[in-house]
Order: sequence, then C-alpha cells, then structure tokens
Amino acid sequence: MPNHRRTSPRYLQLARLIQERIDSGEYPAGSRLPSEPEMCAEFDVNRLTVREAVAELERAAAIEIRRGVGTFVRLPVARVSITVDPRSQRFDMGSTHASLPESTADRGMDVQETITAVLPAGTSTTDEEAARHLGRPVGVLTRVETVFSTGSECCGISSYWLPRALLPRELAAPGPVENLVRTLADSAGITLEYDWRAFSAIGADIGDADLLGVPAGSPLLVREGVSCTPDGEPVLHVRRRIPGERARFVLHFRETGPGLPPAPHDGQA
Amino acid sequence: MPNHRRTSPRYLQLARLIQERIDSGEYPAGSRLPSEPEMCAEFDVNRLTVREAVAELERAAAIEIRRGVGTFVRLPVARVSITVDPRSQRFDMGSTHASLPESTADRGMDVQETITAVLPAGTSTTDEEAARHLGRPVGVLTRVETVFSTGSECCGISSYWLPRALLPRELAAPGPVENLVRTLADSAGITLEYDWRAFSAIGADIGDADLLGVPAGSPLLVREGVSCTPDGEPVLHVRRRIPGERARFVLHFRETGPGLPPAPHDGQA
DNA sequence: CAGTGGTCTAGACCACCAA
DNA sequence: TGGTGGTCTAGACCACTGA
Repeated sequence: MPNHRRTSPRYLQLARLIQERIDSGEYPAGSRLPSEPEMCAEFDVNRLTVREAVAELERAAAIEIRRGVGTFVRLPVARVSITVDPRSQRFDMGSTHASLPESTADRGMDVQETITAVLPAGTSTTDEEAARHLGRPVGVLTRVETVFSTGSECCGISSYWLPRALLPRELAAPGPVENLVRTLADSAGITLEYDWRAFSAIGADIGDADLLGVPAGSPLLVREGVSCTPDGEPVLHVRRRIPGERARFVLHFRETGPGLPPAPHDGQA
Repeated sequence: MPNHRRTSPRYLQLARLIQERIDSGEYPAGSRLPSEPEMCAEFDVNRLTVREAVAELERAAAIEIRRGVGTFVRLPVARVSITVDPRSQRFDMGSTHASLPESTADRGMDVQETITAVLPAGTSTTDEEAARHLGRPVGVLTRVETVFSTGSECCGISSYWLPRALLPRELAAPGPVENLVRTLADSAGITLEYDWRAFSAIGADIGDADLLGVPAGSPLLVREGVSCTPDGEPVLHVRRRIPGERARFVLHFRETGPGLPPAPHDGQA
C-alpha cells in the first residue's frame, strides 16, 4: 500500500524535511548536503525523488548544486544597489503609505491585511538585516507577519520589524488590521516618513510559496524599506512580497499623460 | 551511440522546438499542446524527457499545465497596477536617466551597454504593448536590443522601442553604446523626460535565460516605462530585465540617513 | 468512464570535478 | 580514478478533469 491518501508527495515532504535541517542548523550554511545516493539510502526513496526534492530547494534558492562536487547550503548573496536619483525625491509620506493598499482597492479589489503572527526577531537572515537597517540589536525587535488577501486568496505577504516597546496592543495578536502603519504611528504618537524603499525580485522560498499558493522559486516582487521619524530615527522595517505576475509598482512622473488610462499599461483583459 | 557529444540535452532541444512552434503560430495562444504520450511518439523520447521539456516551458511562463485536462499555450496575463503616490513626484529627468548605469559604475562595476540587434517591431506581445504605450502603430516602430555586461558577463538586457524616424545612425547597428538615451535625445534635438516607470518581477523566458545565463523561469526584476518630450509626447518605451538576485532599485527619500552607508542594505560580502 | 498530467521506481550511461 | 550530479529509458500506479 504505497501512497494511498498522502497529503503531499514524497519529494515535497523530503524538501521540507531538508529545509528544516537547514533552518535548525543541522545542515549549516555552506556545508555539503549528503549525496543523492546517501539520501536515497537514508530516506528509502528512489534517486529521482531525491532529485525532485533537491530541485525544489534549488528553485527556492535554499541550496546550490555544484555539478561533480556536491550540493551545498546557500550563503546569503551580495547584491548590487541601483539608486534612482536620490536628490529630487521629497514625498508626502503619510499619504504614500496609505496609498498602496488603497490604490489597489481603487482598482476593484478589496484587499484585507491580516496579522498571522507576532514573534520576537530571531537569528534568520531577514531578522538580522532588519536589525542592521534599524540600527538596533535583534533582541529588542518584534516581527509582525501579515498576509494580504482578496476574498479567500492570498495575494501578498508582509513582514514588519519594529522595536518591541513601540508595538501597540492592537497589533500584538493575529487578526485583521485596518492600517498597520497608521495604527503604529498613532499609538506611538509619532509621524512616520519614508527613509528609503527598494524593489527587487526573488524566487519564492518554500514558506512564502506555501502561503502564496505559488510554486517554490516562482518570481516574487519584493518592496522593502525603512520608515523613520521626521528627525530621521529609523523605526520600522518593511519587506513585502507579491507574486511577480500579479502586480507591478508604477511611478508616474506627470500629472496627466496623453494616452494614459488610469492603469497605464496592464496586459489586455 | 547515444548522446556522445551532444550540444544540449534532448529535453532542452525539445523545449526550444516547442517554443518555436508557439512563436510561429503552429501552436497558437490558448491552444492545447499534444498530450505527453503523443509527444513521446512524435519525438521518440521517453515521457519523462517530454515532461522535462514541458516543465522548462512552464517555468518560462510560455505554457500552462492544467492537470487532468491538458497543456495550453499561455495567453498574456492581466496584472494589478499599484500606483505609488502619483501626486508628489516631480523628478529631474535627465539626471535620473543618466544615474542608472552610472550609479552602478560607482559601486565598482564597469558596466558596458552593447546593441545586439536593431529590428522592426513585429507582432510579439511586447512589440504590441510598446506600440500601445507610445500611441503609435507597430509598423512605425523600431526595436533596439541591448545587453549590459561587466567584463564578459551579461548582467542585464534592455529592449527599447522608438519611432523609426527618430533612430540615429549611431544606434542603427550592433555595437557598444555610450549613453543610448542621451544619444537619441541629442540626435533628435529633443529633451526626454520620464513619463512613468514601473517595477515588476517575471520568470525568465527561454530567450532571456539564454542571454543572461540563468535558468528559465528564474526571477527577473523588470523596470519598464515611457519617456516623453516636455510637452508629453511619448517617444521611447524601455523594458529592462535584470536577474533578480543581482540587483535592486533603491529610492532614497532623505538627504542623509543616520545609519545609511552608501549602499544601505546590501547583503553581506 | 477514458484521457490527462503527477508521482515514483529501477536501472543505465554520461559529463564533470577533485584528488 | 572514484564520486558527484545530469540525462534518459521503461514501466507502473495514482489523482484529477470532463463528458
């Protein structure tokens, strides 16, 4: 009686298992995974099943395969920053903050943000990056995870990092949230401005892929940045992931374009 | 004597063959591909080989697999536009144009843009989208393809669309180019401003994947938009693709941040 | 129900890399 | 040279979809 009513295929179970061993440090960053024949023996599956699990993790950018050598846990990658004209940008922060979900709603979609988890920042790469961007130790930060959904479908994920002392009660437990940034600013009695925002593209890791209902490795558009007080103290780090095929961020530079409909360049339909 | 010195594996050859049939219209958009057993028979390969080819094309977003139904040529997808505060944006256009490659060079990378092809716009989806954005018929547009390279490595691809009448001689043939936008503006005796720019993430199609040396389907950051004359006439459509792991676009909103090094949030190393 | 794509096995040969 | 991952075959059973 093989797989009769299995919840998920073996290669995915195996991929998650390997990912857990990476996360737990059993397979540390940079280390070599067991070879394919070794995994076949350990998990008692065919080599192709092992290869499918490994391919899944490679698409998820969790491991790196070196032909003829072995398979290795990935180190975080260095990236090039391309700065777009830092001089001439003076945004009206509050409204820009608010405009993101609302402009989506304008397009006929009712988007709801919901807190899924509130937890202390730990030792993951993103936690440490957030701490560096905020100029504070990881230990004082709280991480708030949210999902954006239209109806029942999840269309985006956000992670927020902020000092634990600033976390308002309304944002301390899972549940729907009206306007996370405004709630935070009102509760702390501060104004929040953009410090910087950045756009990049990554492949979905296994966790984000599960949440978003997309295959691991599929392209996500990442918008991240730091918000600060008017005197420049960084307060909030945001990292939002949206399936790449589903959204694009548009910057308009003119009041009215000649041939520009409200949504200037959506695909047809 | 099976594959002795084959240039590329059969599943990739098969993937390219199927892609050609899609491009040529032999498999029209929306139509069903032959089933896997049918392809096995036609191409005389094992089903797994067919499946690998099909998986490649699916990662490249060329086809869509519907379980239990069949595999279909993809239709262009509709997308959500998220507009970031269109009111408060008044950029200094010329310098922003120039800043993109130069800011990359500032980071220690010597980036060279090279024209690889100049051809009339045709019937592809991107050609038609460019024509729509420029408000001109496809027939009057020329398409200029360039690659960005650091040393021998290709680190980005750009496609430009512009009216054939405006194409300067310096940009009409393959070869290195100093500053494509400035060359165009000088030659036509016009000033170019940003109309809009947008960021999105897509999976690499087979052609872009070959050029960039990344696997099909791997995440690309897309920055596209229209530049126009000061009175608002759209002149140039740009669509740049950069491997997602390699770059990020950063918008700074403050003159000087407290804890902001020149490249505020690169990964370590 | 028949046909589709999804998963899995067993086994084979190959190209690549380091020692 | 031995071990690694890459490609490919033959065959099996399964889950899903639409008629």
